[in-house]
Amino acid sequence: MQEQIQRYELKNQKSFKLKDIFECGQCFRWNEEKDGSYTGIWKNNVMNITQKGQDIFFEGICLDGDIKDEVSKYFDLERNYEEIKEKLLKIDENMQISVKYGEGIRILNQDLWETIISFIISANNNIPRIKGIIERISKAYGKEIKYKGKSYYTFPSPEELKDVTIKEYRELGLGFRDVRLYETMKMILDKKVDLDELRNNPNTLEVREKLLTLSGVGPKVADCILLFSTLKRFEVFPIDVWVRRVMNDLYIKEPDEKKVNKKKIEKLANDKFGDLAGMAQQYLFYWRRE
DNA sequence: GTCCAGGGAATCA
DNA sequence: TGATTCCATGGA
Repeated sequence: MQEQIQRYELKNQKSFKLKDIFECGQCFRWNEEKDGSYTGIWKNNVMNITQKGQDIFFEGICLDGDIKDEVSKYFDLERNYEEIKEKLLKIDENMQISVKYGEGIRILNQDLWETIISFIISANNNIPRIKGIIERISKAYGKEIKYKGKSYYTFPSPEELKDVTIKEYRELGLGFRDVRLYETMKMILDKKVDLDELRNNPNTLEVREKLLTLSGVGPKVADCILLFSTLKRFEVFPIDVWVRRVMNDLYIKEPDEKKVNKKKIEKLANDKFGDLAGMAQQYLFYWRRE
């Protein structure tokens, strides 16, 4: 593949910090370089990004189109995060602390299929290992893109995973998630769950119900897919061990956090954060986990 | 050796 | 519905 490097500069960009965006737990394919820049891949784009204050410099291979358009879509540049943060800050002191901590967070527009598979892999797993598994799957079944002499690999499409066996997944270190990946790939290829239909359905509850029929997709994974993919539903509130912990510490204060009822957390989140629950969740998660 | 990780599915009351 | 248990794997 012939290298065709594109460049793009974004000046005076507010609510944008590479570290906050890439390390708040929403994505798994970005890595920090020694110089503090980040390199990663999405769709058929490989990118290295450097930030100096509010100026951001993008450089890489964009096989999906013009770098400005691709960056604008992926980094959700059309959305006013200042306005979102203003609303959250008014809620309470906890929001002021956590929003301040993660002030540079933006929720990426990640490919729906990749997000589904990535968060199925995330079940009962840790972030370094999730990243490793996704890299190995991409290297084994994705397409190679070379950038500055190094090889990067796209996330494989459903078609590219069509003939991969459960055994091969197991050999890549997926553990018990191997069957779930295989079954979900089949359901999507067979259109038992039609991703285009999900993309066009504005009813969040209906989309959530459909996602829940996929193997390996439970309530938490479904909410992550709704929030972190191009579906972009900010009213959902993914509850994992960290979110349960932080919600209990801040609001519920049950001595044994394992006894905290999920429905109680959901209701509390909806009452407090409303249609910005997903954003609130992400600031809280990032703040509590670091 | 033990515990834990951005949980889900199967089982049982 | 709600609670328990098992599920691979690797790092602390």
